[in-house]
Amino acid sequence: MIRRMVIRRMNEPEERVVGLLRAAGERIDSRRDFAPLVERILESATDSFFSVGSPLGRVFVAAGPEDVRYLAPASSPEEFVRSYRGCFGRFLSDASGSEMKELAGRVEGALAGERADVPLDLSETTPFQRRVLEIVKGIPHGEARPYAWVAREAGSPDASRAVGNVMANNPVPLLVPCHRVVKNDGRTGSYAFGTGEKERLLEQEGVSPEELLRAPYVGTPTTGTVCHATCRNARRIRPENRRPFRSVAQAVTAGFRPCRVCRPVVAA
DNA sequence: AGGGTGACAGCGT
DNA sequence: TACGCTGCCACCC
Repeated sequence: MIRRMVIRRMNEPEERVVGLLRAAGERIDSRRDFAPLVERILESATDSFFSVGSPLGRVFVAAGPEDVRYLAPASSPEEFVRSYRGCFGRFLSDASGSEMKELAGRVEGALAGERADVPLDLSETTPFQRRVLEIVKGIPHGEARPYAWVAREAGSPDASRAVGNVMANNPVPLLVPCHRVVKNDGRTGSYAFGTGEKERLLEQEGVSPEELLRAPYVGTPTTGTVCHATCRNARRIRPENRRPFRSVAQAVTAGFRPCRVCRPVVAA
């Protein structure tokens, strides 16, 4: 209880934390009592980590007992622990081959493209970030959606750029597949690990960046709908019925209406 | 036509 | 506060 509180507030001014600890019944007479107390609390609050193979190569994963909090490539466990501490201000202990085995298995499965659901702890993110990350988590393997689409789905239709910022700080890349979020004009956009990696990841999932650029949207006269090119419905359109578009607006002008499954954004 | 560029609105942090 | 994994439009070939 106290431990949680200290962890949550460890970036706040010391006086404030001291006040809270006193209120919680801890005895702190002088400044000298404070640091060791916090240290003790933090030492006992170690999250653990393990590493697994992934499309980005070997990655490390930091997790609590039940859920994943952070995923990143690193050249060594030490480097990973350092970066975790930089982000979360918390210690990490090695958990390879221990009680994290079950969670590790699920992570490995998910990274291999299975539909395995990995519980995530996003409690240290803002509400907006959380909404965005949840939306992005739902973009299926082999599909891509624009930043503007994510923004609208998250309830902030004009926040595409802010969505980019959330992606840039995604604590769990691959698990929240931010590589599937692309620009509205079909270009792939940036990626924390380089645009090359982003395109490689997409290609591995069967999304061709070239094709996406050529026709980010596809309509079909059969149903009169326009889809994101990677929408599961769009992929079934027979070649002779496929009408490529560079924007939803063009498709709408041509008489197509947005697909109800992939819900392309009609420009305002 | 459609591809490229640059300015800037707009958002959350 | 200024900044950024964007979007849109104007303008140019």
